[in-house]
Amino acid sequence: MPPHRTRRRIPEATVARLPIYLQILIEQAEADVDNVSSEGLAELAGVNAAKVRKDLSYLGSYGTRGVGYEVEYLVFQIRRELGLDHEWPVVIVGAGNLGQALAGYGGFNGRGFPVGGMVDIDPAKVDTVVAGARIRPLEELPKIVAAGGISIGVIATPAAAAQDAADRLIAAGVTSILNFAPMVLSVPSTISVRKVDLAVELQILSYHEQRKANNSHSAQLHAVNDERRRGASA
Amino acid sequence: MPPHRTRRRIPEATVARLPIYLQILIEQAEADVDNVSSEGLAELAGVNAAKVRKDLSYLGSYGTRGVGYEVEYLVFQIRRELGLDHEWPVVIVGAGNLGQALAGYGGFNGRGFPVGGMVDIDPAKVDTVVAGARIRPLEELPKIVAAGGISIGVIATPAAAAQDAADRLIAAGVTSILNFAPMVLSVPSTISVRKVDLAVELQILSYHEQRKANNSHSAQLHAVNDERRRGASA
DNA sequence: CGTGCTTTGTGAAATCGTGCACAAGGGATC
DNA sequence: GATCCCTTGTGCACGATTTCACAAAGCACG
Repeated sequence: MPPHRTRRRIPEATVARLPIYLQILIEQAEADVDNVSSEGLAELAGVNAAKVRKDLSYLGSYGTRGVGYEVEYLVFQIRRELGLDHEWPVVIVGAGNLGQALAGYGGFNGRGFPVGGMVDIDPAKVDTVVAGARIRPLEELPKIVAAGGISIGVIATPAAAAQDAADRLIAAGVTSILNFAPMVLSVPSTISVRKVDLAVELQILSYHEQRKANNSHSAQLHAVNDERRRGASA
Repeated sequence: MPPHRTRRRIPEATVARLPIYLQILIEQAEADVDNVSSEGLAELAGVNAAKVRKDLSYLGSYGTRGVGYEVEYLVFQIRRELGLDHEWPVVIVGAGNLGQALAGYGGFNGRGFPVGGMVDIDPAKVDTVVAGARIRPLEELPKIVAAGGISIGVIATPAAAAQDAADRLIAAGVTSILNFAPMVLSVPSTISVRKVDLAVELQILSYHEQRKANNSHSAQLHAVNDERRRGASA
């Protein structure tokens, strides 16, 4: 077994796909599938088989030629590589519509990211309970982050408050941010930020819809191609 | 003025940035800024100025050398290119926690994507009213899509129901899907799909957190670099 | 134990995306 | 209208990512 050191750097594009593979592998494990080939995994993930092999090769040489990958073991390795061998509590800033939905959503607690706290600037919201968590005042952010050993913050505020939320999160010691506000954040380069923007996604779809509409004549030709593929993106 | 034809194909990476530029430009317009340079826009969007210029050049030659881009005009052009010169009603499948939050979220109605309908498979939910929309039975999907001239569907079901939701949406005539379920969809290649997955985003952040933790010694060096940048991604 | 079938792991080529650097264009000023 | 300054638009080189293609490796079966 190779040393437990930091391996060669994994390309960002690969990092973004590992969670997808992980999800699929967990499903397969639950269906009592023991082995999966790069071909099979590629099919399920909607990507090219060579890409799957190259992606997995960054983790190490965990496949067996002629056989494929052992599902359980691969799950274990991807988890380890992604840092999912322990929980990462998160703190949610903003207890509005979205913040409350996120807190109640299974996607956090069920998947290793328990809600370690929830804050809001509005005194009227403070001390109300959402999904089992009491909303605390924005000022207590440093205390909550420190007490919970929290390093990931989620911004669910309106756009206008997002930068302030980010500044406060960073001041409190958070080093990764998931930003749901439609606003580009300015942060030090040591902080990791991911942005999820509903409107952006819809506008990208709108672009493609318009494109289809404009080319509706030539689209007749393409429409014949009705074969299914996984993960049709864009 | 150039003909109103379909221009050369715009790269996906550019399409994904246009909504960001648009958002920033709208803010600038509201702040009564008339002109913006590629440098200024780049700063606000957290990207390279050359990239901004190249991205915008795909739309046409709408800048003025020595001056920059006229904000209002650029807003108009990006809107047109993205197909945002009219509304795109959407239908939401799944009226659970997430579906209801989405319906109530300003991100839809306020930005040209009004909720044209909402369906759920659970008879107990049908006919209840969420954010001004009455939940309808799943079976009425074709009727709703046809009546509303809807081409974009949003999947807010559990993972297990997502593929069925996609199949029904496509059968009803929808050609673009925004998928919030943690599940890779299998769809014909004529359908555009975008996936938003909370768990995936958090796991990517987890990877980076772990990486920071592993290299905490050498991180001391990098931490000195405390300059701010926009849109620190990943 | 050798042969054949299967699937991995990975060089190498092709494609895509980014950023530099600069010529060309436009406005302002005298 | 000539000159200067500024900023766009883009050719080009570079880096990242994807895909191909195949040798190396493991298993099964005779």
